Amino acid sequence: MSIDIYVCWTVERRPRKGRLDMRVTKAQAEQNRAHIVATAARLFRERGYDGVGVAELMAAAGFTHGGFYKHFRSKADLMAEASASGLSQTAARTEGVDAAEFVERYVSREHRDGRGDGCTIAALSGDAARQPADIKTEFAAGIENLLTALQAQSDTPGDADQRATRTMVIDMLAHSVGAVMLSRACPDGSPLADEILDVCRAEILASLTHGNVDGSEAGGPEA
Amino acid sequence: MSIDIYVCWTVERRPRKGRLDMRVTKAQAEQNRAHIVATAARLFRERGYDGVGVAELMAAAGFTHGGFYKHFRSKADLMAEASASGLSQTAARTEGVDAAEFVERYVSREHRDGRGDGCTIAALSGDAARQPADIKTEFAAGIENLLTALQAQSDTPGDADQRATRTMVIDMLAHSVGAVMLSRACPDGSPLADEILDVCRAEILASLTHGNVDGSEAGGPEA
DNA sequence: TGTACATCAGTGAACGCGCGTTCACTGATGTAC
DNA sequence: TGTACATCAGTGAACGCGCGTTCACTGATGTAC
Repeated sequence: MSIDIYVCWTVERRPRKGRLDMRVTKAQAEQNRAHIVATAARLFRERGYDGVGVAELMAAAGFTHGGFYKHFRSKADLMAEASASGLSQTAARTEGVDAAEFVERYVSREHRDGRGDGCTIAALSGDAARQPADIKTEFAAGIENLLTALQAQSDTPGDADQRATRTMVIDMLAHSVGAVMLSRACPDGSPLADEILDVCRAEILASLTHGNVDGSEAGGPEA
Repeated sequence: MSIDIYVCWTVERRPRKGRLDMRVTKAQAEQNRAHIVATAARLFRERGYDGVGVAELMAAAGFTHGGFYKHFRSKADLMAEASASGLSQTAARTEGVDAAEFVERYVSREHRDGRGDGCTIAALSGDAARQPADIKTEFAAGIENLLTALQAQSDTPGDADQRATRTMVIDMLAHSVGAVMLSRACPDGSPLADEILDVCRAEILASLTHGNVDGSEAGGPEA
């Protein structure tokens, strides 16, 4: 047993040295904020919500971590905003794209291998399932927007019953999302990963032309 | 500015008080290990790989965290083992289940709302996509086993070309996984969450009976 | 079969690290006069 | 239009906490004789 004696000068709080070029234009600040959101959307898609820290994220956007809370109340807030941003981007990109072209692009190696630049639904719906209501609400809104974009291209004008189109579009989206997610869960470059993608793409495209036009069994939800 | 003086007795290393009932039967230890793996599989499905810590996991299994490393080299090792365990459970449960019954069970509210007791693919393939090769390898093996189980029920005996069955089964699995994951990403109890599930279940079942029997467009992968 | 000793599953405190968050400070921008 | 001052985006050190992992220790089990 020994006796140690520590002597320490407690300074009130250490003085900070200054730096140049502070304060930024209001417009610039808004632009910076948008850039942080876009960077976060990409990083979250690549590594998941838990896979990216605030400091790393801010560094990737070209800032230090301290300023984060001048823009967002918390990381959770940014998660919701970045999700909304990513989801609306996917919907916007789909504007004017018909079902077949959507499937060709979505159920592809390029999409599967480019998670950061791809669809937020395929990249983060597994994570979203465990997140609080605000994020799930953003996902539901994002999915709904994407469905609307897809439906706009597939609706036969004059078709009084748009129910069938919505059914088709919902089913096609879930089918495509499942194909990409399943393929991504397999080792990179494994035969199964490619097989899933190729089989599903062909089957989804085939189902579009065959067209399950009768809505007999494809009834809506009970509600 | 003030001066603080700390005086502290540094003991070599504090003695530990003992505890009763240590050391356990070899068989008991093996059983404990299996219990930890099963507990981990469930918790990972519920909250994701990053959502469960070693200490919490061991506590849930009824142990203290220190013993963890008597069973596993690292958390990453357990992640792979728990994934394998969960995946093989799903394949085993599917033994003797035909495609229609599989879809009815899989694309259901019960499955969607019971992540911990459900399919590891639907719960963790989003996470698996970002994990190292060993976990992805387990997923590929698990998927392959599940495909085999499903194919065994759907193969027409005497059908020389089992290629079409495999195609159907791969497509059906991806379709079902996508439906559950998409539904889970929506707010709990939201109309869209239920609509996705109901629409997809009906469509998948319909596609089973309609049967895209011609394999013309549904060719295999290039390889 | 009985006895002496090594093994090792389990314990609980500790370690180092990185996380989300806070805070004092800076100084150009934005605003009030 | 010019001047004085408040605002606030951005900085970087610090905080507390929980994570994965390590370690000295325990004592019944398992084994060698």
